[in-house]
Amino acid sequence: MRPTIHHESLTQRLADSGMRATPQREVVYSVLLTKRDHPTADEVFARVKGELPTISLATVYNCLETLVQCDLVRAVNFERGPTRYCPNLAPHAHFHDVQTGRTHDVELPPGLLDQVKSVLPAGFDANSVEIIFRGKAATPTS
Amino acid sequence: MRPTIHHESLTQRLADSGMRATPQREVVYSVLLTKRDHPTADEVFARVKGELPTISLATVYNCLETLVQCDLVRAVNFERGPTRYCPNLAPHAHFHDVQTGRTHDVELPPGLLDQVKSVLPAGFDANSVEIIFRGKAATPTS
DNA sequence: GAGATAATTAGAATTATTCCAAGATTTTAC
DNA sequence: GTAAAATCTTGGAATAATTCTAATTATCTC
Ligand SMILES: [Mn+2]
Ligand SMILES: [Mn+2]
Ligand SMILES: [Zn+2]
Ligand SMILES: [Zn+2]
Repeated sequence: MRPTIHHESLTQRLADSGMRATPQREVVYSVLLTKRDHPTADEVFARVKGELPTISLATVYNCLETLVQCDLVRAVNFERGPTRYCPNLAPHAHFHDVQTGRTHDVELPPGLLDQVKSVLPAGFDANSVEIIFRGKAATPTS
Repeated sequence: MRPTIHHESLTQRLADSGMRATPQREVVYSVLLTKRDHPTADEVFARVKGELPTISLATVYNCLETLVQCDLVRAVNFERGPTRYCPNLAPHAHFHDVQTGRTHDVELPPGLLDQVKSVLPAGFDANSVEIIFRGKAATPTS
């Protein structure tokens, strides 16, 4: 089942930015919410085609861009790899597993980002802080 | 004057990795040390041509890659922009000024990176932490 | 100095993304 | 309700940064 819960908030956010809710935007967003593994645009494209077989890759890029601008999704970059997309709106860092290529969310204790920001010298006004870890993650005992 | 001081350490580092010191590698490195504004490969190319007019862009990419592998230079990425190169070996963060496009080094108090690493859950073993600020930097009173 | 090894080079290829212009859909105005 | 306006989607072309390839040049070993 598609999470209809989010339909309302998506429509609202889009409207706030003067944009329309479309089936393409809804399915792209729903795909991100359903499997939160930080997919690339290509991966989103493949997943969305399950529901909308005629969608184009250009539209997937457009939808992702729109969702990012509405602050419903974060774009995440590792080196020069393809951009990945994350619907987790809580402040968090990313752990890039160099063995598997997988990306993990790392919850941050409240205040940590401010603490990090506090190392900035006078005159530097940051409106975002990004923290990226790179290393090996133990395979969860399954 | 080219900083000859570093010639020795460059040659040594290259030798440690089984590579040779070449005029191209030396000038690329010297260009990075001389103006530490986090130039892109294209910008390095333009600067190096002053001393080695016949160098190719491919060689600049090769040299930069080599310097990064020898741990003499860090590659820095902001979103999907072109990779920038930084010869500052001290642990530091980067501040990306969205107005000017300029990149500033932010020195980090000792222990901060470890403190940030300590938020990682068990099983996550990070061998690098990257911190990127984005915002506006006050123009230094000149 | 000959042969082996490593590095540089020009240009082609690659990859992710953006641009474009045309057509489809939705909204607004009457 | 329809026509015009605005917004979206689409396929394909274009772009930008980087990597690859194969040939040449330079360096090192003997
Ligand atoms: Mn990316
Ligand atoms: Mn980059
Ligand atoms: Zn995330
Ligand atoms: Zn730096």
